[in-house]
Amino acid sequence: MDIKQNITDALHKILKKDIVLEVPPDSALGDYAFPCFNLAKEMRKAPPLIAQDLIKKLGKIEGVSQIKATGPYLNFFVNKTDIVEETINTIRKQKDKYGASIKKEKIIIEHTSINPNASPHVGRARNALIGDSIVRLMRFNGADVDVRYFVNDVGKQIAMLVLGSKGKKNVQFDDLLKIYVDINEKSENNSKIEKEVFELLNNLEKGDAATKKKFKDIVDICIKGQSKIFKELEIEYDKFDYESKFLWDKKTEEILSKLKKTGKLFEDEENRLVLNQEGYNIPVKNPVLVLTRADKTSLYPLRDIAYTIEKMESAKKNIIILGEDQKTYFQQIKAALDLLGYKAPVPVHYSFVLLAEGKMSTRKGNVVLLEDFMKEAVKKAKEKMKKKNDKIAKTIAYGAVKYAILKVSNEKNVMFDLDSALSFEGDTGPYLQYSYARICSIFDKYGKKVPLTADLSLLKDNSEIELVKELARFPDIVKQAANELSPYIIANYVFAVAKRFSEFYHACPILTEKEELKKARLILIDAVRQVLANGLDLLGLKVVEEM
RNA sequence: GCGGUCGUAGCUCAGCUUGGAUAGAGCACCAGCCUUCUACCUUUAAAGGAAGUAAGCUGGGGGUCGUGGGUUCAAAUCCCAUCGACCGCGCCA
Repeated sequence: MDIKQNITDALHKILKKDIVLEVPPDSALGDYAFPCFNLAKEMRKAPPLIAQDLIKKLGKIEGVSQIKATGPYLNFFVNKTDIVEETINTIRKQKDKYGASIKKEKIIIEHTSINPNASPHVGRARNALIGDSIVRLMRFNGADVDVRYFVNDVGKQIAMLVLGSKGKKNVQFDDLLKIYVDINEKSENNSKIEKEVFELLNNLEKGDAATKKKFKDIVDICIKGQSKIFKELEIEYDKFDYESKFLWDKKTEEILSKLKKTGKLFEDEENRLVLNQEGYNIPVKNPVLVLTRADKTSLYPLRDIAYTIEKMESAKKNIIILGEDQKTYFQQIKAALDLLGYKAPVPVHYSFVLLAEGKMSTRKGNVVLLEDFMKEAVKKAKEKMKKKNDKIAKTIAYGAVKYAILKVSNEKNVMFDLDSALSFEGDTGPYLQYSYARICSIFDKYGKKVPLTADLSLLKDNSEIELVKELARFPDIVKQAANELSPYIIANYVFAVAKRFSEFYHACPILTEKEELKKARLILIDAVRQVLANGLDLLGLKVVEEM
């Protein structure tokens, strides 16, 4: 039984038009509301009068206990027991699937794809976190997701690293950042280095075996190091795609000849192949995309187009997580793909993470490394925990970092403040994990399994009803988050659940209650535990039973 | 210069797509609370006591929703202008 649907149907029968129900700002006003403003014009009547008329016309609606006209609103009060039973039973039945709206489809999601030149900094981590959460969301909904990381292994940065680590033995992942910063500094007032870099790139593009190996060695160290960090955060990839594959690939030639046929590809005065993108409304000074160098070797956009086509051909649905700095660039790629008869992936753009000290830049070395930050977080978590346990401390610390970044909507800058991210109070990861642990603790004390049945009609305290209503929203929240590819919607919701739970926890004792009520409440908090677990998992936060 | 995103309480953020009932959270600040179901003590282990702890709760103060126009019965929400922040705009990736 779907009470909301019952109300909608009943109104539709009378009004013969699409009904949109709202939720009143205060539950004392009712559970669902129907505003009568829009009817005023055609019925030539004041909205409050319409509301009162409607009451008379509406008969009994299943699951609705009362209908009230409050000014221009028609407010519906639902039968609390119905909603409680319906919600809790659904959760108990669906368990870790509760909230999912099954949509079987194949999706390729590309995320992270940062330069493989050093340890990732906190800012770049946002890409991986958002990407991973979307992966989880889609998999939760039954999709067959293929996670890709596009490794830019043929770039200038790698050449710089190769040059910088010349003569150094046994280069480790942790050394790379320093090497990179050093060589950048040196190259700034030394044109010789610049030359050497291009020589290296040249040799690579010619396919020189020794150069290829040098590049590969460095990139391997990088990818290994980065994967290790991300794996620590439970972020994993199904496949690493290397840009170098497209360096000598015939596909790029095919693309060029296809583009030539459209008449939009031309050779500019310096012999580069350039794509005319007029008519695509791309906000650049000159609507062109340069695809090759003068010697016709490919530039990144061309290789990216080849890669994207490969992805589009192997899955109908493609998603890519890109920084806001790539917005215009992505439009250009999209336009080029359109010309070739392909659709582009759905982009998820996010804004940067800002530190109080200013913007982070790997090149300059003024970064907060993700791994350093993770260590710091673990240290702080341990200090605050009652039970000292390394594994739990890590779970809490990583959760705190993830949540602090994920709770902000994609297009907004994250103002990253170390202390408030690691604070364990209020709207934070630890608060959510604590709510879960608290429930576990109650069951621990209870000492028995979750009761199988109970009289759920005993749950009628206001805090209980509000809590249940919150739980009931989860499926809609998941749908919305999946539609908008926005993990922050989940984050905000899980916090709301934890908050409602805390309110309930203070208003309603559990273990000291009489048997029947105790059982009902145990079943309720077990459902809460399930929803918290489902929601937290979508964010990539692990739950703990004690902390 | 052109284009995009953002601008909501001292700070960090929801709400804006689909305009409506007093603009919501968190942090910080002030005042309380007690249910300890992850902190203390006692004992017949379920209650009592006590302390003042708290990843907790309640209440409070605090807002020209950047600014100025417009549309509308109604604007944080839509439109225009303007200011500010960030990002982008041919041979980097």
